[in-house]
Amino acid sequence: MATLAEVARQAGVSLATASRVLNGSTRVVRAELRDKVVAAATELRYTPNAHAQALAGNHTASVGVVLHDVSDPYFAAIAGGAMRHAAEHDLLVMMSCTFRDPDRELAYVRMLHQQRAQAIILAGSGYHDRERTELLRTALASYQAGGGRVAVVSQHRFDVDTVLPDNQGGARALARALLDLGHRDFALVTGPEHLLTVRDRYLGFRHELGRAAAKLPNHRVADGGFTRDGGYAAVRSLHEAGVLDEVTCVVALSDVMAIGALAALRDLDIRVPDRLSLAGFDDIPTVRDLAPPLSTVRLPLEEMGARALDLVLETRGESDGPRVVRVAAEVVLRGSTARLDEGVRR
Amino acid sequence: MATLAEVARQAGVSLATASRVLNGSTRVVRAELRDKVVAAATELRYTPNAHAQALAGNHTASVGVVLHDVSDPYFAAIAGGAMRHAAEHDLLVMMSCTFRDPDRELAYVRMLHQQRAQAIILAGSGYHDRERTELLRTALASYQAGGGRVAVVSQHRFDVDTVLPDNQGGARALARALLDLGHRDFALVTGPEHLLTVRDRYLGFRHELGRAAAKLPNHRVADGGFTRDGGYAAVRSLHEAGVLDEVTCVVALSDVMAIGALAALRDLDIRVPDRLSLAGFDDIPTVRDLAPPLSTVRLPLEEMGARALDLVLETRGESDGPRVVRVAAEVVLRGSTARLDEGVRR
DNA sequence: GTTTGCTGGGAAAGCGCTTGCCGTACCGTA
DNA sequence: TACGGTACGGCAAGCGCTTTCCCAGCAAAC
Repeated sequence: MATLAEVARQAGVSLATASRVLNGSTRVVRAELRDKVVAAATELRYTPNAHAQALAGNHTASVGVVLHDVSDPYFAAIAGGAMRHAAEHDLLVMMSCTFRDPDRELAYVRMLHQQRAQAIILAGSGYHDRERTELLRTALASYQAGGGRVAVVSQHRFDVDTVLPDNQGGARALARALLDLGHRDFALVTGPEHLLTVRDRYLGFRHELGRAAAKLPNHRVADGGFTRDGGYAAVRSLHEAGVLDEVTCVVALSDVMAIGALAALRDLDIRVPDRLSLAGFDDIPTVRDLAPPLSTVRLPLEEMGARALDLVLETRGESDGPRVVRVAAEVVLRGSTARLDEGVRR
Repeated sequence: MATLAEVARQAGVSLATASRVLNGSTRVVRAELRDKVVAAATELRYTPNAHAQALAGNHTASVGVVLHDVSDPYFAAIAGGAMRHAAEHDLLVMMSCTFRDPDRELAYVRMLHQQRAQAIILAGSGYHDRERTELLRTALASYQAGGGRVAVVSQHRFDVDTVLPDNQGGARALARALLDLGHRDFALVTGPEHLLTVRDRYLGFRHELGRAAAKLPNHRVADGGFTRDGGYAAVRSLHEAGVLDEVTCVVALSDVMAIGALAALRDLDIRVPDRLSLAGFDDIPTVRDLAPPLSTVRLPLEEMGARALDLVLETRGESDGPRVVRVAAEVVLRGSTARLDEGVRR
């Protein structure tokens, strides 16, 4: 592994000159020497040591992205947006998956701090757990104290730049749309309530139902993991409790869960939307290809990732508080929800 | 940003002692001093500088994963497998997306080299392009010369450790299974032919058809991008060319394309599998939830990612040549393919 | 001819950490 | 009492690079 010193020696110049030639400096170097250095570097297959550069120059071109799980299309889309954007800025992205383990999340944040990453983007964390949150807050604060930039996607626990989808508003709009279709009796497939996203959507949905005096008694709410299988299991349990016979519409608080829900309904021979309507949330890419295509609430996931990166890259006045980019959610009605005319019900 | 030196001073010990306390060394330090150091570190919010550590100690705990696009479920699954495995080994993963741009791929490999990443995993590259391949080969060789480890997933252009799914075998098995169902007339939805994965699958499929004297004339082969929309467009063009009326089964060379194909068929009001059977390849998680659930060839994607990491982590004798982990592909027949009985055809 | 101003090269001081080596204190043993 | 052995601190030499500062050389100005 050739070093700069070796290159300099072989080119017959000083370390300083070699450095100036090989790594964009403002200083001009005479063409003759420049060529010699380049030739030597090529011959020796010189590859700069990024660690040494970081140490000496005090800067890195890497940002960290911490998210739940790349295999989850929701996060994959966000990450994809961030990465595509990062590529344009010549940034190296370090990505880590927490698999919803707060300890791992904390560990990764510390790791990125140690790496002196330029910025950290947190997506889809948001546990509603006093103690862990506090620990993470501390870790982030000390990272920021050292000059690091932080942005979070889809949560609002921290005083940092945030990309905030309108989960409540989206859920309310979805409720309204479903009410407009004539539905009054809903079952809800929800995720772990300590996830802020779940809470917001739940609250929004319930709130709007309340305004319309539609019911959502607790026994019609089933929760499971925030996963496909969680959605599947939740629908099974709703069925076993006889709830599916009482309602005309099932709402899942994420598309991933809705996919599981749809599978369960299919296995139960319950036709969607003829017998039951079904809606999800997020509009991940695959759901438009389900049969029937899923009604859902669209979030511009890729863009959210990109915007988070923007937040973190923009230089900004120290004085300003944390900024919040609000992202609108839009109801998309597709084939999985039907208008509830007289007589159609059951 | 506190440094080790400051911690040492505050604790009243030498730099060496502080280092030994804070970063796992074999050397023992008396409990009294140890406590002082820990206290000082805590108070000063000391966070070790990973770059300095890397420089001084000559080791890093990071590996690079270079793949096409996280948003593509195929790669997301592979990446997910690798990340989950990496987490167990306390590794930091740097992930980059090439978006199928060979230049970007090359750039990332060089970047990871500069970062002195412990290992690089390349997934889903595999362009069939003489010149780019050569460039990449050179970059990888020089990385390896510096002690880096390399593994690739699903290709075989380089003399490096490889996780190799049996694309040809899988395609042959799929052909056999479809022939067994009675199909003789196929249309093929394929991807860019410079992708090795595409070629292997194509060759395997065509080979097996040939053995059974079934036809696959060129006009029944449509290609598009290796994407959902590519699959959609390909089926549209097959339809416009009247091909869909000649065949009983459409095979897409990846599930992602099959999803697009299915959508196109639905838009064309062509029932699957009643009128046409459809099969894909990969068995990405979502396809079992399509309607009808997609017949496909299963690849253990998560495991492939994990195995690649294993390859790269295992210490091995210098003498051994590159190792190849072969991964079996297994046909999974689901609802999208039907037996072709007499009379069912068209 | 002397001074001034500029260009471009080099010496060397770090950046924050690890670790080989040496030194000291203290133990047990003969 | 003397001596070898062990435990544990500290000194200092790097790791590979950037960058400040200094200096030589030369052209232009006086």
